[in-house]
Amino acid sequence: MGRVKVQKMPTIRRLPTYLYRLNEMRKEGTSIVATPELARYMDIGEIVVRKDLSITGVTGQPGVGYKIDELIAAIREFLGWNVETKAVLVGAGSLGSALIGYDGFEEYGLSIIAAFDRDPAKAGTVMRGRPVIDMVELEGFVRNHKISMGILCVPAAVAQDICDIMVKSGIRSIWNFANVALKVPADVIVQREVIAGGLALLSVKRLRHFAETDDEEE
Amino acid sequence: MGRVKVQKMPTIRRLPTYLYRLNEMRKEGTSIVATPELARYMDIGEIVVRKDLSITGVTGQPGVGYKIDELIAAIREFLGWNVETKAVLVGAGSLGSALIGYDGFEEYGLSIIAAFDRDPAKAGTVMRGRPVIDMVELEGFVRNHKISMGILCVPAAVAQDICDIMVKSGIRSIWNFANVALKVPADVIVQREVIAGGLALLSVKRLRHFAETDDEEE
DNA sequence: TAGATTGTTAATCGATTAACAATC
DNA sequence: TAGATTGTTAATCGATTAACAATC
Repeated sequence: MGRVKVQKMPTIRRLPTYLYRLNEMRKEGTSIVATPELARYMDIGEIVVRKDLSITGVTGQPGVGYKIDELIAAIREFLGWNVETKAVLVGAGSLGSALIGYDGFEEYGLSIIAAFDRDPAKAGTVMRGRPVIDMVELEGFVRNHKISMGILCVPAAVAQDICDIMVKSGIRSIWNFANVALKVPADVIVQREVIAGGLALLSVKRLRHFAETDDEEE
Repeated sequence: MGRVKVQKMPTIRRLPTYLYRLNEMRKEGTSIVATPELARYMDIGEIVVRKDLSITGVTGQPGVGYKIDELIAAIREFLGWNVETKAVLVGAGSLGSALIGYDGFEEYGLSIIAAFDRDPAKAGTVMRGRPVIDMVELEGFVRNHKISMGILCVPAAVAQDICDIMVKSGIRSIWNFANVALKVPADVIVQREVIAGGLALLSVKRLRHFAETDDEEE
């Protein structure tokens, strides 16, 4: 099922946030950054930041910090974001629209070149600068443009069908925002996003927090 | 900064997915489920599933499985989702629209009762059945309706300002989809969603996977 | 009774944190 | 030289996995 074990998941998840902040700082004209500053920004410990950054192989200057340019380049290379990845997005609803309009992706080496939708009324339109194409064209388009990544934003009920078409067309990694566990061959990688997971975390934090507050009041 | 340490994060993140699947099964008329089936669905090990479920306190029947009704009730209670939480959403763009339209939230005890936007043209309209209100009304609305949760879907540049208004109005937990680290008082909890984190994970999996495939070809 | 599954206890593994020498 | 920060090594902690007795 394309299950690839990845270590240091928490670190990898944080890398885009470092990258985002480092890009901001570069725009502001800063060229050096030290861990205490990043730690404050990320709201995590300094040691965590240093361990995180060490995964990229960059070395900083003791007493000074890290070169921002080096860090940016190293993070992008570590994630493979220095090479452009072409992707198609399927499901031109509001979530699809939000994703296609997120311009940070360009910075992350992700280029969403077209959106697909089942609705004939949407086909032929332009969404945030990208063409919306009828679903029947998906397979041919992916083959012709040698697309390797698919972003799935369709309702759960049709997700597996669309997934099958993607796989058949040659797509090898799928970013899945539909609420289903997709079945794919072993050489296809799926990353499933479950936004409710974040809500669950927030809910538990609230409960713990209220419990603590109650304790203090006793 | 409202940092609450939460253990068993991976388990908590998975709970909504169990809940979703269990609800599906209940609708299909099933009343008992065993770990092997859930493990296949989640694409994780059986032992993981059992450990995950044990956090809720439910006990299954050896040789048989768990009662689906019991599991659903226990997960909802563990997450505090058996009690309705009223929330407002700020930023009626495409992401906001996607979130407000997600009907799964009702099942999760989350009731988004209104959306707010700076754009006067949007104020007075209805989005997916919820009123869109001008931002200036936010503080009064939150106070009047005793809203405790805010969902932040505004551009990064204005996120801190909106966050400040939320906090001032009495909101105590914020689900933050803006790409910034919010500064909040100690008694306010923030859950930040970084979708690019998932993309980073997918990217690394791809790199590892390709590396493995190359090895095999040698 | 046989087969299946639960749930506990122990063992392994990895991630986080602490301490500190090395460096600018 | 003094102050600050890096990066390594060791210690702690928690999560994952394995083994297996208990139960239906």
